[in-house]
Amino acid sequence: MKDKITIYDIAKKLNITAATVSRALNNNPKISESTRKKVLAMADEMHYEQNKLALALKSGKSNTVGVVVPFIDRNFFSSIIRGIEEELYPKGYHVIICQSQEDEQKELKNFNALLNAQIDGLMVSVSKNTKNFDHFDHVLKKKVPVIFFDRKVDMKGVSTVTLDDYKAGYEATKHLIVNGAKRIAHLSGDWALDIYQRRMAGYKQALVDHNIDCPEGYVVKGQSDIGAGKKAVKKLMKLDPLPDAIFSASDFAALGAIQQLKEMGMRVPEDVKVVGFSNEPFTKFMEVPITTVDQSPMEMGMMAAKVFLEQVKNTSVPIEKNVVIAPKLKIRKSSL
Amino acid sequence: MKDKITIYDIAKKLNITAATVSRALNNNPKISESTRKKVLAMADEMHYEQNKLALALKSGKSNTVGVVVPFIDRNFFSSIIRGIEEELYPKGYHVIICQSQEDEQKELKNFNALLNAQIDGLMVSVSKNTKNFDHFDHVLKKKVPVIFFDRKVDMKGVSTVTLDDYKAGYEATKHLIVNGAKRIAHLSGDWALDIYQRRMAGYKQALVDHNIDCPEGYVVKGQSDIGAGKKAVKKLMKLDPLPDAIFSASDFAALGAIQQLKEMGMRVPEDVKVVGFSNEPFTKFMEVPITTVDQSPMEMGMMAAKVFLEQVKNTSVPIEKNVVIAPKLKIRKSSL
DNA sequence: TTGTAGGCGTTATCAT
DNA sequence: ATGATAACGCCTACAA
Repeated sequence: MKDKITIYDIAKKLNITAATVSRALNNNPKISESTRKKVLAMADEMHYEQNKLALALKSGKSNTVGVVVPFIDRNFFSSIIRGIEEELYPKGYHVIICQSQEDEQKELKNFNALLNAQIDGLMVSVSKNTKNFDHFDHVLKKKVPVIFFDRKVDMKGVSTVTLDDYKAGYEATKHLIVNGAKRIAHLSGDWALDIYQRRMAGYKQALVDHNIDCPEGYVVKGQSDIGAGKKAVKKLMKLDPLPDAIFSASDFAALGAIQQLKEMGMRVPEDVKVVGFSNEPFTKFMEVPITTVDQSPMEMGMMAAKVFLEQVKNTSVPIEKNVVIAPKLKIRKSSL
Repeated sequence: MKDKITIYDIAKKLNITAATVSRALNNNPKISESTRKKVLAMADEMHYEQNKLALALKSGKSNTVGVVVPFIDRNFFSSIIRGIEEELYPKGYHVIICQSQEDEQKELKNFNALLNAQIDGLMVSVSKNTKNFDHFDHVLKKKVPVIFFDRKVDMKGVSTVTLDDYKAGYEATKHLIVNGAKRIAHLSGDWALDIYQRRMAGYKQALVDHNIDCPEGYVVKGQSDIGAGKKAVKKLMKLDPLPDAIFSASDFAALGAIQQLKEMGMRVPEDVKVVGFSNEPFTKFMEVPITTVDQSPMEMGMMAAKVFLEQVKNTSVPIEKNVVIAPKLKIRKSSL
């Protein structure tokens, strides 16, 4: 038994030509019902399966999209990928996953490899260490649609699906104010990423709008991990006046902050209220569940996929669409 | 500016033939150094990039592997995928991700779509609802190497990378015994998956080896989620004698169990010790961190990738390799 | 060392 | 309605 059956094999058996077989298989109207049936039956019998590679070469469409994320095993990104996959799979697209590992060079190599693989579209959440953006232009020059999700780069002709981080920062901060916080500190992330800048901007505006000031030292910049959260709290707890609330731009930093507060004998939320960011699975499971901002990552992925599908449908007019997803504040005990 | 440069374009510019260009680009020895240099320079100038699709069609190798998991956004699976990707990417392979969503039909469709895409290998963690395994034979008949990770199906000619679940169950239970537990209950998972059967077998053997008996009702079968853990504890706490320890085959069920115990006024670990399974990120972050079994998912993914690479290297002799990864007990407060 | 020609599996454009 | 042929981009005998 041959393991690769082609339309030629079918044609030979039926004493017809490959072109006819192709037509029968593709429901081309210009073919008689009888031969169509014969072809279909024979294809079935011989277990014929179409070689998409040949189709792709012929048509110039690979039905494959590339997705580049910093790391695939971060809940936020894997949820986005799930959304992309579930939206695109029914349309016949495959998803190739690459990791930039927050490295500009790896991101660049990923792009080139994906271009060589003839992807029909590229979805990216930009590495935070990427300073040079030539590789993005490069992709666009090849007429491959690019869609940014979450982390974007400002460029023409590129669609984006992002969270309204400003609003998220504003709402989180406002929530703390409404619940009685008077002195709200902020743990920010890497300013190379505009998401952190916007979260902070929202935070600051909420303070202004409610006539609360932001003393020197109340904004602490750091990594988005537990250690950074601990370190930040150590700094904050030397200030005068002491903060009575913390809005952290990351759940992990929020967790570190809570651990450090506990270690220093402060209670959450009684002494210090805390709000995190991302709705990481663990936030829900703590004894004091952490209030956090849900980014609807799966929906973000689905939106990115939908924007891509529109893009390839309207190939005539290269549209640029910017979808902004509303943050959802998950109110839990840590801020009440 | 043309967006698709082929070796013909380069050849035309240089007044040579495409074959020569191809040779120059592929470091074929049968070519003069001078033309090689000219070709390389021109390829660079014209921003030539190889079309891997054409190469794949010609060579019959797509340099792509398919990975099918139940859900990509589960930490265990996304970590495995990370391992696979990081091992395979440097070797020039791409990874196409598909989700079976624990559905046999979706799994089958995934397989067919991947075969059509001409993958060079298939890595699968079988859906738990898959009863019919014809689609696996189908892949093998096409001479596409199949590698199972974590969840496997018994069949000839297929390599596997799995955890030693028996040992994991044994070690977890023994750990509880050594720490003073006398009456150890077990929360098992879906017995359609042999991993749960083996974890239970390890549990039972550990009890036997230490002369501890397992009263009626001490093994509770359920889903691997929080709700199932709660339900199980409600049942267990009606038994006489009451268990003083629980080994759960899932972290989520362990969490549910702990929540329910707390609700019923029992303390963990003072009244009931608990061990979970999977080393989910949240287990480490609880106020009472949960002892659990680490499955080294990233290493599992890397091993699967390595086995695949060996497989394609030794295409002459179809080898069947079974790698078993040792579980790592992460001892934390919940069991001490 | 280089050119010629054929083929990988499809589909599309001509004819017939 | 069907057949013949070319083309997608690349590689590789074989010939020169």
